[in-house]
Amino acid sequence: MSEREPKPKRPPRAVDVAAAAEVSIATVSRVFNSPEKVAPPIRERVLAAAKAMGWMPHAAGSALARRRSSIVGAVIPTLDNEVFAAQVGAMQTAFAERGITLLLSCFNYNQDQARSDVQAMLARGVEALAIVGESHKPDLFADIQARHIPYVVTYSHRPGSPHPCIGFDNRQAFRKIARHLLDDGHEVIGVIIQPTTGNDRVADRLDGIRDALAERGLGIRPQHLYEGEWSIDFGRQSVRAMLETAPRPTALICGNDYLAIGALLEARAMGLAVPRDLAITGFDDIAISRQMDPPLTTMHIDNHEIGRRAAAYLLSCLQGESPTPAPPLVPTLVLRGTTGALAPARGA
Amino acid sequence: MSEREPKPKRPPRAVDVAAAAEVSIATVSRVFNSPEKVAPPIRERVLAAAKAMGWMPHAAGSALARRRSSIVGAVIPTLDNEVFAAQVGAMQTAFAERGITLLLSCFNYNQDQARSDVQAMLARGVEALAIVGESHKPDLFADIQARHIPYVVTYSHRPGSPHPCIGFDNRQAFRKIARHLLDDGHEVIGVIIQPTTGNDRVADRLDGIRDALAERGLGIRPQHLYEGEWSIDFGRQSVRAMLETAPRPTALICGNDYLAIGALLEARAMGLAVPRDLAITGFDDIAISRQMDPPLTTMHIDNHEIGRRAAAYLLSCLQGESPTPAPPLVPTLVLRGTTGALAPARGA
DNA sequence: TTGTATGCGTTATCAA
DNA sequence: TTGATAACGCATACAA
Repeated sequence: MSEREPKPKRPPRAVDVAAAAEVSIATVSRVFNSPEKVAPPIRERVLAAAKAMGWMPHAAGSALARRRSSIVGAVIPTLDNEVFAAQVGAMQTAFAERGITLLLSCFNYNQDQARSDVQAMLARGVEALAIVGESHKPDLFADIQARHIPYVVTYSHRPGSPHPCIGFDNRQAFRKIARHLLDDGHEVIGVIIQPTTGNDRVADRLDGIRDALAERGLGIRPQHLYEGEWSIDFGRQSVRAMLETAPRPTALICGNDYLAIGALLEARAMGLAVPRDLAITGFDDIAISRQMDPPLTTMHIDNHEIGRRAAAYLLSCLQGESPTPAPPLVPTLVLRGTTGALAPARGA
Repeated sequence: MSEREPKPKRPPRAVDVAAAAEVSIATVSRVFNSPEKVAPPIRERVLAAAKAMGWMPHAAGSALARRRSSIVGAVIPTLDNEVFAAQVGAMQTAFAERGITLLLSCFNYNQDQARSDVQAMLARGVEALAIVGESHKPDLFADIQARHIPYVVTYSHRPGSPHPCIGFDNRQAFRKIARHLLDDGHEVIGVIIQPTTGNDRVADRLDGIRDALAERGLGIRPQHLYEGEWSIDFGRQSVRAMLETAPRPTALICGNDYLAIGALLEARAMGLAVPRDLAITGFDDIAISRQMDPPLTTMHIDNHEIGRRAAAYLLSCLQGESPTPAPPLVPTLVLRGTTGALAPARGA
């Protein structure tokens, strides 16, 4: 068979470009990695040859020789929650600006899945890892640390955490929400929240609520605590069931905006006036929340900022620096229409 | 210096595992790639050694030798739209089941960005590519085809497209919406839609509306066409401005649900009864749409299904098959509360 | 069934 | 400033 087919099926390699430009393969490599080290005329020749044959450095070979993959991984629960989608989007953008590509994995709130996702990413040679939350199997973090690659936990920032975190203090945030409601005069407060098992962020939120209530000698009555999937529907069901209990709560703290929106919609459908008959709070401030009627009182989290900060932190680590992870973000309470001072007790 | 440090900083390689298990490196490789070809006792020994030192095949080396990266790329406009987030999430899951990892890139509706995203992915050696829409720079597809890797265009399915598509016919879908409104008795129909320039999907949608109107000898009046970013706010502004024109539209077709939700909220805020004073339609059927008051009439697209199908198609190609891309999906018109037959003309 | 040896495409070291 | 060449970590044809 002929040595040189006119149409080589296989993609061109650096040697081909080198031959075409009549230079050595080393020069080709230099043109793409440290162009200042090669004389301009030669540089142009190589560039032209490369463009003509559509060549670009092959990542696998490059990664092998350079011992750097230029890939980082993001491990999140799901893209179906706007909150994580925003984080990932921001990270991707920030990394892309630095020539780093993002590997994505969704573990669907399954700890085993998260573990194997991380392993798969490590095998792919990710240079850094961002992972949502810190309630994972201990092996997961051990695996990461064994590889000596930088990582960050996002969307959470527990005081005293052994991990670098880019997030906020979930417990404190919910303490603040609960205190606000208490200051508004509420004493019977219901809670609709995501499953706490295996989810540190959510467990912290519930603890924060309990903290604030305890400060006033109050607690969450069992019949006022609903725990389940974060969905509008679960918010609806829960509020309907809860309002049949006695005493009826006058305020409702929801674990996120989806739950709160469900609660709000159902409460209104039941003919209740919000916030007069029932005050409602959410968490995250997703896009639709301010559009509700009345607009949802919630806590605003800047998830794009979390993504950007996580990327900046990891990027800094990759440059050999040892950045101290920034202090926690402080979510801001956005008081809108679903809360307000409780009217003085009627009757009595 | 000593040959065997107790704490080797650098991660273990196949040779290390081979030494520990007292086999050759080839056997180690076989255990992980074609386990049936190695005797069970030896297999166990190798597995144990690998687990003990936390070894797993290094992707770059593997990719180089195997000439396969086991990476595919997804190129989408943005994760901030639930529609694309769902597609990516579903693809990621489907690929993960087959040991393939997903590289993600968001081009933010910028054609140049899309082009360079694709190039970056090709350089990374992606084995396949999924990309949203087909109105990209021609070079983009040329680059992909030059690499001879399989690809699909998602979220769009133009008849006669030169590309394999997993999506639906945008033009036909909007024709159907418009016809429905016409059948309901509307004759003055407004449109709020995303920017059409550089976006085939949106341009098709507008054409579909025009088709249906033309069939009845009607058209879109210039003062009834608002084109801008897909946001709730743009929906609000547009409807407010449009309702000051004469004749006032009795129905509004929106390019997606975000725009429609904005229109609905603003119309109600202005004291209009929906659908009596103004009928409104959306597109995509995002999660919140059915929760609106009244619930939004829209077209349902199963974006998880699009993601799954795209993954299945690419997976099939990677196995050497030549699947015919499935026929277009057919979006279903979901009639909810924001449309209804127009009351017979008052007065006259 | 297992081992040996070569190739994969690039980068980096060193010498010219 | 440029070129020759040895890694980089793994998979696979081929030999045993």
